[in-house]
Amino acid sequence: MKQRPERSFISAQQVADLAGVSRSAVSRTFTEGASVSDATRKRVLQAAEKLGYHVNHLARGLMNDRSNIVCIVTADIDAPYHGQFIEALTRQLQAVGKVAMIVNASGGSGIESAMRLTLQYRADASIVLSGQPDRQIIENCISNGQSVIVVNRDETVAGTKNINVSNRASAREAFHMLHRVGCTNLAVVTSTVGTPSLLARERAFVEEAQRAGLDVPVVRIGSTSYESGAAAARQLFCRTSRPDGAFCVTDLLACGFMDVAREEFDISIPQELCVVGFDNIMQSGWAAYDLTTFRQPIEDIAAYMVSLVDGDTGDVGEQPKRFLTEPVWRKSVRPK
Amino acid sequence: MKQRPERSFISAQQVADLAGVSRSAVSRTFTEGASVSDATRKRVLQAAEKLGYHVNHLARGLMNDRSNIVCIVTADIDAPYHGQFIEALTRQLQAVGKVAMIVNASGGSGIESAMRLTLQYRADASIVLSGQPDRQIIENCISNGQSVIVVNRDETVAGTKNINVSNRASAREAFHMLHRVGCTNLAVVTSTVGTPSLLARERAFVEEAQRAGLDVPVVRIGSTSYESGAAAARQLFCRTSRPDGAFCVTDLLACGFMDVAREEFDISIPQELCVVGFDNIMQSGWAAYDLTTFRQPIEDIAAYMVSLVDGDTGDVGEQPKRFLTEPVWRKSVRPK
DNA sequence: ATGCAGATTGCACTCCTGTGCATTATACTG
DNA sequence: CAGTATAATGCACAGGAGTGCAATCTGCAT
Repeated sequence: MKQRPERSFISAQQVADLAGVSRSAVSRTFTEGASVSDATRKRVLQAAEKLGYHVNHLARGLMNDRSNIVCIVTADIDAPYHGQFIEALTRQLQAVGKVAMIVNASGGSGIESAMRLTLQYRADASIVLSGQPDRQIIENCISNGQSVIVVNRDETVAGTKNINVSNRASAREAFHMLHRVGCTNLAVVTSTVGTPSLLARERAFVEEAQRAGLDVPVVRIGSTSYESGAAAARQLFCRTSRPDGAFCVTDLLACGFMDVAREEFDISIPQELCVVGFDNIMQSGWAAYDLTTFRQPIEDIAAYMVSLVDGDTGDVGEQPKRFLTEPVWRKSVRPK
Repeated sequence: MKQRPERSFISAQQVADLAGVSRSAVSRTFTEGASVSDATRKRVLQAAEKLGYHVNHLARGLMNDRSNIVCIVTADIDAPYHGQFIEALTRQLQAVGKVAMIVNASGGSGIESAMRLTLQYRADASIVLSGQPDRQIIENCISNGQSVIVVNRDETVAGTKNINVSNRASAREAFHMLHRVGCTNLAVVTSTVGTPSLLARERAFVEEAQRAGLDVPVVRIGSTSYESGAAAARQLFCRTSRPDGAFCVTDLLACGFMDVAREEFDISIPQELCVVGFDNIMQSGWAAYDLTTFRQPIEDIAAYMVSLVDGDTGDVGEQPKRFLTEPVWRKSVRPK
């Protein structure tokens, strides 16, 4: 059992000693806008380079009550949509000198302990991508001075920054995409996890269909995954009246749905079946799917989130900020 | 511009005051195996609960030179393979009381500044999933007491923990999978980024083919992406002699390759073309691809990495630890 | 009631950095 | 050269938590 060498990291004191200056001088050298002469700065930098010194951000955060850590709380990190989101967030956070801590809310005790981690590491902000954190925990985070940023939650705790995408409008448009090209036997494919955004998409679609005099069955199966989409297809196409148009509330569902429709029921898309998805994940652009869907402006959303991290209230007060999704026309819906 | 409330986080002192004990008592209450009477522990916990106190892990890390932060350095976070890896790592790290910091090596100054971040946040370990960090930076990390864990790097700095998968053996097996079913006109699809693991797969396949008297062209295009695989297919199938078997060094490449072969050249898989991939990403199991490939034991690798984080030298000394990939038989290779 | 071992508790120091304040060095003006 | 404004420097403290050491308390046997 080897002992870890004690005090392994270089401290500012050691740099100061080597450079023959006070520790304050070292500190000021690495602090933006502090007063140091060029001569000493140079000697400090030289000594730091030689020893391999790096400012201890943990201690720095201790001082100014600002850790520059942002926690991203999420489940299903390996889902394409989340992956893209995390990529954009980490990249943009780093660009403004912050760093992302990923808190996996899937494992074990779930979101509750996830939010606890957020507090323990004194994150400046928590970005909750999935899961429904307890109201009380959120309040706890906010009262501790954290910015809490959530996506598409209905019930908002005072102080939470909420972000919406145009779920309802897009879902309505999805209906018209299908209706316009003559689909009359429609269906909605969704999961049993009642995320507000998924619910909104489902309901808006159904309502718009009813307004046009169409009754739309909703298939709710499992989690928001490829397999759920596949299972939904098996269920729908075993019925006597097969749908000729489907709105999958998520591209991932759509992939599973399309695959089973084609492979197991020999249905051709878009001739016999038109499909519309949501999110525009990478796979939707792949030739095997070529899925007509709605693009979420992930880069923009991430940019806005980053701007909220510093505790600005945002240009909209308590109102959730709205982002517009835009339709991406591909080949899973036949031309008119 | 609203001021952030000062001293927003609750400190142990405040809990101590409320509970009417010394700060030491609070500290001991939250420290494993410290001596506190049940009476005071209870009062402390009660006060902590009331105030919403959480131990400051940053300050704790300052004391015992152990932040419990592990940095995962990676590019292409949104690529399926990386996503799965990050999911497993974050989950398993959290299970042992550590936390993952994602350092995006794609953006801007790249891996160099990524590794700097690792040091600035005093991470206990750095796990480098992609990119080729400079030798000197790695040395810097190690001399600072970090565990540096890399995947499939040839040139190893003393002290680095290296992890290998059985690239060569699997690539050889890939050849025989194709050869056995009668493919004679083979090709290798890879990218221009000369990652050691990708190179190993490519070379082992080519060598094994030569041993059987076959000459195999290698197509090297762009990054390791869907688009590169697609481009490779366009290049290969425009030639006069079309391949009837292909080894894509990555499943993602294989997806693009298969899609273009089918959609643009009307080639049926596996009748006219057999394809073998590597990684076993989620999409390989999707019906549209049903790709025969090699599964990387991600959970096992992640578990081993987590065990290395604490600075144990591992059961193998400087030798890289080897993990075996296992073939996943699906339908992209025809039966014999 | 006394003695003693063991369990609790609090003091004070440590970790590393940022910063207000007082002090000293430098530059500039007349 | 004197006088003053300004820059540079160092001291000392703060911030939140862990821990060795000494002091106190508890319980038990005598």
